[in-house]
Amino acid sequence: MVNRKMQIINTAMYYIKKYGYDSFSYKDISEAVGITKATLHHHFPKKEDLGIAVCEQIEVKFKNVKKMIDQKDSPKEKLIYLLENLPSDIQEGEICPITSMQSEFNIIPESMKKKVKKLSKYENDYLIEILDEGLADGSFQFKGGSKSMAIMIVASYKGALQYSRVMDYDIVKTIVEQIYKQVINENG
Amino acid sequence: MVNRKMQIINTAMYYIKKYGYDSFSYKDISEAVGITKATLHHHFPKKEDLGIAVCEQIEVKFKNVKKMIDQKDSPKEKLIYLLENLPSDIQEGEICPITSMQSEFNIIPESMKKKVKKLSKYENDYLIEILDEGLADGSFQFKGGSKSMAIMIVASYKGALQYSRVMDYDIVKTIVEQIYKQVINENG
DNA sequence: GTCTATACAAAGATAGAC
DNA sequence: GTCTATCTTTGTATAGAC
Repeated sequence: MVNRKMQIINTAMYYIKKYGYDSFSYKDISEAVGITKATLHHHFPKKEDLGIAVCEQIEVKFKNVKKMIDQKDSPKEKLIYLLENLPSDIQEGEICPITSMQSEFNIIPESMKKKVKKLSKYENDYLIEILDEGLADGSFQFKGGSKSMAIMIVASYKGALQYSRVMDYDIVKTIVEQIYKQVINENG
Repeated sequence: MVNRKMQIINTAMYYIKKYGYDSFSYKDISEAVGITKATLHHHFPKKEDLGIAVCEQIEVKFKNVKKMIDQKDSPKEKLIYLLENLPSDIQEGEICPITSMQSEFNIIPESMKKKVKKLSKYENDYLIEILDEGLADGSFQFKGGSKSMAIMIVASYKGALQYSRVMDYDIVKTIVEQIYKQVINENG
């Protein structure tokens, strides 16, 4: 038991990706971790506290991905790395945790709404940066502005993760390839 | 009280779009409709029955939209009509009911999963048809196949509805315009 | 079709001991 | 930090009367 708090957060993250914030219970988490509900309440008095901790963990992970990307040389490499690491640890049958909380936006507590808003803007703004960079050096080419294209990429990518749960073929792969086709300048 | 069953289904539809299947209760519905929980159980013995009825209602609505679209002459008109009526009655703060149930895919009953799968394929397949038609007559032009483009359009559109709950500007409008730019052949 | 009453389980949360 | 025990509220569901 190196870090129980982290263990709990990671378990909650898994449940949010797989079932959603409203659909997991302290019983679920406590059983998965191997402690009682009371102990769980000791670490995170209210479910809202655990929800916020998960949001903060997403932010940490995103910043780590960003750090890696900033080291890449070309916008093209950055875009590819982002699309392959946005899903960080999204497994079969799971969706992006941010998407999950967006879906539940009307039922999560106000404190979590703020976090979800912030995270949603983060990832979108960062993609705009990358797209602008690629337009500037000629490696990207697409119709519409970077702002529109960024939101289309993020929305379609997250949407694909959701669709992939119900469709039979690999939609995420299809979407990623389609994104590259829309954005990367083959003559650049 | 013309048709109580319909009234209940419509109320449940609203709750699914706004809060999700797992997050509304029979108490919510009964109070909104103005009957007791017991009466609600008389009409729909189990929550699952109500969920299935909502799915079937979505199918009816989709088929009505399809009927209208089939009367349109050009693929361009069809696409525009679809993108403006897919949201049928999705109000501020709501998301597509199919998207909502996709998000909750791991917690809805098996019978509902089947319906959600069917509905997801329906709308996607229909969009592929329209895109193919537009490619054939030259009014559409885009990179990648109709299958890839269709899933990108649907995923980005549904994703935009979700994002619009947390972003400050009108993302849906932005996405729709971006879709037209990606698909419609300006020289066609 | 609608009601009151009730059963039963699950959820979030707390008190207090070790 | 973890436990047992307990509380309160909510959610789904049923029985039986009108």
